[in-house]
Amino acid sequence: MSSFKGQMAEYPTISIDRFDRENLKARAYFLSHCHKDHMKGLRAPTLKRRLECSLKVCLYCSPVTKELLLTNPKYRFWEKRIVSIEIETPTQIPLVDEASGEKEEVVVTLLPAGHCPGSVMFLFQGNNGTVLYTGDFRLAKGEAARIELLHSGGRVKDIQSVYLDTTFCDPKFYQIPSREECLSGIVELVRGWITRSPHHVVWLNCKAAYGYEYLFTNLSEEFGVQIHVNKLDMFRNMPDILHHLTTDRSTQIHACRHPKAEEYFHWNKLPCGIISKNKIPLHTISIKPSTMWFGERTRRTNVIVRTGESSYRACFSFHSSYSEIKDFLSYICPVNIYPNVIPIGTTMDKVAEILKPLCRSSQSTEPKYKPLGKLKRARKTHLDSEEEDDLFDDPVPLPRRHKAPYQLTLHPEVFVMTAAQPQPEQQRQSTGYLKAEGMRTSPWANFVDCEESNSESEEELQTPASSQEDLGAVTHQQPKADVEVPQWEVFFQRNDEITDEGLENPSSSTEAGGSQSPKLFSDSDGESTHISSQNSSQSTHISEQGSQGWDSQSDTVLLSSQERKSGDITSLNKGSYRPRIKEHIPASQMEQSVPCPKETHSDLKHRNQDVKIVPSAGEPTALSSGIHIPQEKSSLNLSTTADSQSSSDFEIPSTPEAELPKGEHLQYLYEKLATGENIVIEKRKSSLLDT
DNA sequence: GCGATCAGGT
DNA sequence: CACACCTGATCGC
Repeated sequence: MSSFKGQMAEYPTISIDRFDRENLKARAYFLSHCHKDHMKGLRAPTLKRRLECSLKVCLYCSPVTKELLLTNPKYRFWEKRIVSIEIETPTQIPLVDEASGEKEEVVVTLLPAGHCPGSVMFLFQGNNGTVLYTGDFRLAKGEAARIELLHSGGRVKDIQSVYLDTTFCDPKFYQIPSREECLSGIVELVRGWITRSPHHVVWLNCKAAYGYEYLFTNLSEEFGVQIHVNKLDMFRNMPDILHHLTTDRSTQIHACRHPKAEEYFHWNKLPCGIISKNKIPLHTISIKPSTMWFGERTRRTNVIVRTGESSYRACFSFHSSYSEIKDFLSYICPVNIYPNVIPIGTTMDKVAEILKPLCRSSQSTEPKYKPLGKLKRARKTHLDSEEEDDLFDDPVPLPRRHKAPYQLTLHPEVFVMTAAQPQPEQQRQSTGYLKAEGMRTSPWANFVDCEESNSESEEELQTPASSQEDLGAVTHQQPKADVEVPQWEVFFQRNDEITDEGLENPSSSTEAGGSQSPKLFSDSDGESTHISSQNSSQSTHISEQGSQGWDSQSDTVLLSSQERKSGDITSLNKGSYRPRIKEHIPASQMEQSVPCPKETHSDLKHRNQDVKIVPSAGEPTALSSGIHIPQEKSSLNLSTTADSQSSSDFEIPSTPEAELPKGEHLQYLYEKLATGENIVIEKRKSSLLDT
């Protein structure tokens, strides 16, 4: 849940995702996505009144968010004041004080956030520096490197502050299986059930919120069956989603809801009320997407857990895991990080401790926003170049880690990823956040090495860090003993232990009752079991997990999609995705892009990138004319100060000679990249520099 | 009657 | 187990 108050230190005249209190005075509003906890005050009478008195104040969001928002009658009054901004299109926004006439401008760029349909991060560039508000996001490792507009001149932009989704910024969520893994686990579970007979149906026990659409679309695509939902009119203009949904209850996959759904389910009734088809009773299983639940597990990660005779939990996350957050931050390397979410049970200080090591160290360019001022880097030797090395060591931060993500661009599968349609960018949005990361290694396999390196550093921590963050901003200051200490052994087990398939004892744990659940097989140590669903061609791996208070009588089973055939990835990418990256960054450029942006030249100069200009506020008419970005043609070049490297920033032709790693080398890279380890560096140097 | 807040639920 | 809601009770306007 967002705890963000709405304003950023650098640009206090704009409000994001909060519309109450201080935010009532904002010169412009931004909405990152359509979840209620980011819409506080958005329909309050006070704001409505202000809107009526103002000629210029507008709400900016993605086209999909606009669509979803306006589908709700409660927000209709915004209609003439919502300006949708195309994804990845730098757009100039006028910030006018209507009383004084004072005017400022800021350029905003919407970057896909991968959280739910329409969700975006906002990158702001203006006189007070470049800042990134992530909203809620889920980006896989390495994805930041593929976001063109986070770059400039072949390297990551100089970002002053990041306002970060810290929902799972906790080592207990160190690793969350990728979207693809979670999805394929669900796909196989569903397949094993609905192929039994037309009367076998699945109920996806989803919460009332946007974000499950990619699950629906992929299941629908996979089985050629539409998903039953209560409502779908909000998707009327998003065919890529709409076509996979139905309000016809006679389908085998349901995601409908009802206040008494759980009770219904107990009586074998679906939330939509049906219990049979053609007089024949239905056999139903429920699958409940969960994240926190898995975060609480004490054993290694798994994708599907059986919690009852006919009930399953499926790992599913809208938010980046701890390691994904770390990867993201270490790539963009901001000076300041402000957490947007302080989960209960934790405190600002705790989150701050975790984030601190991920801030850029160094001389700040904006002391004003750096509560801690300059920091000395007293480097502990024991921290040496393990995990966080480059984050601490270099006086001039030179996060060589950054190379790792770039390296990803050499990964063959990256090319496969995301291709969205240019057109209905609603779809692009809605499905575009599903991207294949391309890592084939099983999550745990990647960490074997690490077990050693981290073994000792279990709990220590808490260097008496000066806790003084003004706004909760965290600035890098001292080599924080990483609070991050993941408990490796808890999350990962040795490869062999897990992948081995041969030793299951077919102890049929068949369940009684009319519902035939997949058969279970426990393996010897009782720690790990295998499940094989009748029709599933693919052997799915499972492991047992302590039943922590779940249906005691039921088997607790975990499935983890062990192998994802490349086909899986492909299927994920059905739909229309837009290539996230058109060309690769030549090795030569990678070289220079590697170093953490020094505060040399600011990004204030927007190079030659096109910047759209939003008609200076005050033309609501134009805005409401149906053209979202009326100023369309007027794409101007802000960069009067454009420097040389400009326009071609992202049009660098691919480097054919940038050879793709193969064989063992590739395997090596997979493992290292997947862990975010820096080992890659050396490799990279040798392999890339010599090109 | 509405909104804000809180408790309780999934 | 606060992921993102929903319902219902209470209180103030």
